Amino acid sequence: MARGRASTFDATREQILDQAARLFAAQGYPGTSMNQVAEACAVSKPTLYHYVRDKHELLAQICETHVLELATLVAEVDVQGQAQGLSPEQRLRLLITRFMQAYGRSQNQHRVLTEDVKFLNDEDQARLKAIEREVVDAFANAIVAARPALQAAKLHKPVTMLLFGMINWTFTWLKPDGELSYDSVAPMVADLFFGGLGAVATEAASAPDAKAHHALHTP
Amino acid sequence: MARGRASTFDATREQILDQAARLFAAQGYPGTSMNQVAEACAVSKPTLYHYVRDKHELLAQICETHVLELATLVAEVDVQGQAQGLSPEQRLRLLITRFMQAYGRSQNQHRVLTEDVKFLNDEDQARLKAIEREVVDAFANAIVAARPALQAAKLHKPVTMLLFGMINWTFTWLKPDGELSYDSVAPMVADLFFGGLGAVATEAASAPDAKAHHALHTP
DNA sequence: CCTACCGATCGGTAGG
DNA sequence: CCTACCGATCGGTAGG
Repeated sequence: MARGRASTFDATREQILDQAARLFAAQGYPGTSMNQVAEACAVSKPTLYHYVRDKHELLAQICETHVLELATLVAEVDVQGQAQGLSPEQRLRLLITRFMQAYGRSQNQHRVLTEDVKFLNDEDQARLKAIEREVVDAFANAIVAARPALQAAKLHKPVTMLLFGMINWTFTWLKPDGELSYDSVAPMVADLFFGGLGAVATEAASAPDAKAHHALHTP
Repeated sequence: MARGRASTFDATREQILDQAARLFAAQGYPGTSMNQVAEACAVSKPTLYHYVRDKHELLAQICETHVLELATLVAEVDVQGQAQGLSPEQRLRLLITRFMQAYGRSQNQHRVLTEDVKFLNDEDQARLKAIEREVVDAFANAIVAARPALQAAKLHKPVTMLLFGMINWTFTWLKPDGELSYDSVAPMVADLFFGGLGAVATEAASAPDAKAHHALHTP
């Protein structure tokens, strides 16, 4: 009996988090009222507060769950890459595909993570940023493994962020019910990126101090 | 005298719009109060309302000014491209450079345009979206001019959005006072993009129906 | 005495 | 240009 209730509690809580993510993604965190969240879940506000401590917990839980899912993805690809003996390029392609699929599944959560994380308190923000940094580092390492010359030219970090730009920005133009799917865009991103790395690396090789040269604002 | 007041009025109004853009970018539109805007401008709230009709007008003005600046940029590059006889690739490179420079100058405004445009009313939103679409189309046309094969493969639109992903996402990791400048990243974006287009176009040529194949979610 | 909720309202603050 | 407010709604919680 107690277990039955507990499982109902957890399932209800997950539905609430999902509705909150949808509303936060559409209206922003400060633009969404707890009344709206309660209404979307078809419960009264006191009932809503039975499942979550306060509004901040909603945001923290949504962001944490999503960022942990991304970190898990990275770990899984690591394991799979070792087990199947994938090449660095194959590993990065798998990473890109898995991330795009995750974004497709969790579009709302992803938008909340990118746009509303600033409304968390400093402690939660620091904790999640640390996990995000691990994820970004994993991509950067995969890129360096595939194209070691980039690290030598100190181009691996900006190039990593350009890759994240391509895949993260998709939430503004790829719609779950649209003509193009996340699965179809993933290989385009990978092809564009790997094709482009050659050009960037070539430029870096011919002008190894390109970054230092460009780093200062033109006077 | 009246003219003297008018010019002061306009200058004060611009400072207010700039402060508002800074606050909206940092806290979001619903998360920013008119009291905060007034305080940041060192004026009372009634004084603030002497320069702007309401909160909504602040947002609309910030977004419209910025998107019109981007549209102007496109027009200027068109003129310059014709006058100097630039190749399609040179024109697109110039477009990328000019946009990155504009983002560097107007980071707050750009963040507001991308994250808070949803809080405008339907009419303003439709008007600005139409201008945005013109800008995106100009990029798409420049890309097609440089690589006609992409249009045949119906890849020019997603590829255009991937390019926008790279340059738009920079506002999350490029800081005006950071180690890397917008000017130094612009050629990296262009090199990565043009290098990658070859790979995407090659894939498209070897499998012309790749998009149709990928367009449906895997069953 | 517990849980799971309801209708009503709390103290503060929003935009204006 | 300020103090002083309004109708409403905010996030959160009272009693039953």
